Amino acid sequence: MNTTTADFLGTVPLFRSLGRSELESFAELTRERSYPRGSVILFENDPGDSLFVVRSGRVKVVLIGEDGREVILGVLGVGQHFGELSLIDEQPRSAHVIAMEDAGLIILRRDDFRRRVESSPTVAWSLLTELSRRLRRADDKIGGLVLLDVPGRIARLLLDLSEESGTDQIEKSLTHQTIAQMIGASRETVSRAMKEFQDSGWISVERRRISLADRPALVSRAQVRE
Amino acid sequence: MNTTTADFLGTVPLFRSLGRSELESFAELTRERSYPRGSVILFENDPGDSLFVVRSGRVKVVLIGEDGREVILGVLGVGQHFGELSLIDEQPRSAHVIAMEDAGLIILRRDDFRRRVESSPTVAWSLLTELSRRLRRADDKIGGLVLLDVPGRIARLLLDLSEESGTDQIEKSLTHQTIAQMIGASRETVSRAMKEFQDSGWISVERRRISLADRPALVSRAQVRE
DNA sequence: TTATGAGCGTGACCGGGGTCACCTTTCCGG
DNA sequence: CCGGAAAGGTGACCCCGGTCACGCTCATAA
Repeated sequence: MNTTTADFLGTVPLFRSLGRSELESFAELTRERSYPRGSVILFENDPGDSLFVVRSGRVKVVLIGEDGREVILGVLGVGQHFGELSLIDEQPRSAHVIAMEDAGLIILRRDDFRRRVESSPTVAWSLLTELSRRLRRADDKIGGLVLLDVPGRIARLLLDLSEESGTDQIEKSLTHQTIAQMIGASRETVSRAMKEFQDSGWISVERRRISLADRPALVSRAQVRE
Repeated sequence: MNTTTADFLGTVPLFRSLGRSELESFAELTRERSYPRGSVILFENDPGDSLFVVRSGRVKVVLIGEDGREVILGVLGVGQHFGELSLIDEQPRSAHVIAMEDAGLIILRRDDFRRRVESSPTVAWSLLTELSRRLRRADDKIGGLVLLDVPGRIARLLLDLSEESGTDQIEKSLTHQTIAQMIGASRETVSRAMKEFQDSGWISVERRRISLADRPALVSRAQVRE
């Protein structure tokens, strides 16, 4: 049981540098919980003192306005982690995290994690790398929100997703609603833009999968132009 | 000369944990350059292998669209640093940095900085803390862009700025143009909104200084409501 | 099978805010 | 102290995209 947890942790980029025995002793310090689809794993403004690693399922990181509108800051899949910010700077959690599907999470308490980071420079460095990546993405997103119109933002999102999947197929358990919340737009506008893209032959959509048929077109659409 | 550099570095949060002698030997590895107002310190997509610390003046971190529109991701003053992302993840620079006024910068080369980080856990931790802070801000900004209208975003910006200055005065070498680029709006709209705020008695503006007269009103304006 | 609810497609409407055009005021360098 | 540039104010216009209101299409459960 715990040995498989250790195995799993070894596949997580953050801990990839750790050796077998380190992983095993580290896995000992771990709790594991599962959350049904839709449940809130973590509330904005909670004090927050643990790090979560997604072992199965997917979760979304969201901001929620008083009026109920949701902004999706990110979607995390297996092997990705969240909750490190509060753990690093001891500030309250900055967003909600909600299970998009039934999800299994590995939970590490602050002190254990902190010790791990402080004692292994390579783990610290991986963490720095990960935060850098996120910061770049966030800045990109800000740029996109200001400089691009809705179709442009969608194009950029699709390119991003296909990049992280490696192919130009996107496994779409992505509803238009979800896309809309990821790029700051309304569901209706996303619908219309996606139809545009299909009609132009830039993408094709078969049940649960989006294929990028004309990458260059999308790339250029994702560009700011006058 | 270099001793004052060492002194200065000691006041920078990132290096605050270093001792006197460490600072001095560290300062040896440093170059120093000054940039006239308006000059580009660093281009997006440059390979980038140095860290910069602002010793005097102010710089802005900006994205620039093909059409020339600028988005200001941040304004950095004395004691703040930039360029660490490329150092950490070896990716190209993600934005331009431009001197808003004549500025003096201390420059550290990658290897020296990296060694410093790897050899002092406290420096690594400060860096993590700083990146966390920025990530939170970036996420906040994304939320604001999606959920708030222009006056709301301005209110939030003003509150932010006053917070980091400690008082409810903001030394404004901030033009409306600059504000506009920080919140993703046009100069004209900012003008109108600022006038609104003054007419409502929420802020008052005397030559180069903005005072927040009615904090609560601004706070509520900076809130998403239905 | 049918019911039921989530997801999608589309038209009508309209408002926030961008753009353009111009004017006035403030700021500085010489 | 003056002349030009930068900053700020304001009106007119109009378009992107949000909102509302339906209708349609699938999935899954009973």
